[in-house]
Amino acid sequence: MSVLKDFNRVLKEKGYKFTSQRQHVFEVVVEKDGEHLNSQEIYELVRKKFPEIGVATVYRTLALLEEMKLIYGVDFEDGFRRYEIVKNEKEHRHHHLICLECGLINEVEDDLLETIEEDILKKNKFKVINHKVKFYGYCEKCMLIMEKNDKVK
Amino acid sequence: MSVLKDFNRVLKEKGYKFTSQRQHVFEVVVEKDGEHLNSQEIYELVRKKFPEIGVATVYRTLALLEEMKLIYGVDFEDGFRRYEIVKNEKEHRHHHLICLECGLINEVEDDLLETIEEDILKKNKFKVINHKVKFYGYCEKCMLIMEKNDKVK
DNA sequence: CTCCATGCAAACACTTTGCAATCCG
DNA sequence: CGGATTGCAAAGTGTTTGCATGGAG
Repeated sequence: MSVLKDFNRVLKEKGYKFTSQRQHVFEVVVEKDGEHLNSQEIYELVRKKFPEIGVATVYRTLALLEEMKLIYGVDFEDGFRRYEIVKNEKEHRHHHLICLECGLINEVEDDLLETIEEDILKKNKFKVINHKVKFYGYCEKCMLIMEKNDKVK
Repeated sequence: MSVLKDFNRVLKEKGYKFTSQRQHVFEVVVEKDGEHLNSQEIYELVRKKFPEIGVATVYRTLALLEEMKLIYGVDFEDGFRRYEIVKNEKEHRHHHLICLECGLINEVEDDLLETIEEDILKKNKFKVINHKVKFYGYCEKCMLIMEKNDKVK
């Protein structure tokens, strides 16, 4: 698994130590990629494999991984910090679709924003480095349910 | 001030009572629009005019105002919930430019996202109702400072 | 053997809640 | 008057920190 090698390499590069705790935390985030786990969920999952681990270590490790640019945090305004793996610069910049009905979070490819970013540079003199885009609305399933309910009424 | 009348009207419509506390909280948010105040900052400002107010009331009022769609919350991932007034559907949907260097937050008009939202409906069968877009980068001032520093080095 | 990393519990910061007193309508 | 609203303090929540112990290099 090349991701794990990367992890080990970056760890050494930065002079950090390799520990089972760090490995387990990282592995859980890798395994559950796309599920947008929050710190508590990650803690619970790691605990299954490594029961001695403490919450503090999980928080510290997640901060470390984020600093190492191996993962990054997303905020869906539900009170939790959630994490995703950084795969590459292109993948990093995807959008999130958040269903207002069931809370489902999906990802979509990022595109078409380049023109907007060029406009911003020209009009606002602001150099965009990254962006976070969230679309709120209704997923297919919930839309169908809502249509059905409308008919009944 | 028509905004305040609106406030009073919506309050009555929903069967809520008019109180000085609510008025003061609302006034502060209106007066400081564009400053993206968080709950604590709002609490401090209201306290200057109305020292007896409690934190709980401020939180409860902000939640009420949000429910009444007079204000809405934004999250800049700094650990605080921040508030803006809702002026109208169009103004509501603006983007935020967040400077990675100095933390300055600016607003830009929202445009060009319609096409992306249409694409999302077609490709992902997801009906977009609202969106939140944040651009991270460098503001003019910080860009200039950074350029200068580069030259010195 | 030397620090860095960990586990634990206590501390934090922001927010919510329970409840008696208060005040709008 | 009666129920909604408030202030206060206590309780919650997610996260961070201090410190002695433990383990990687």
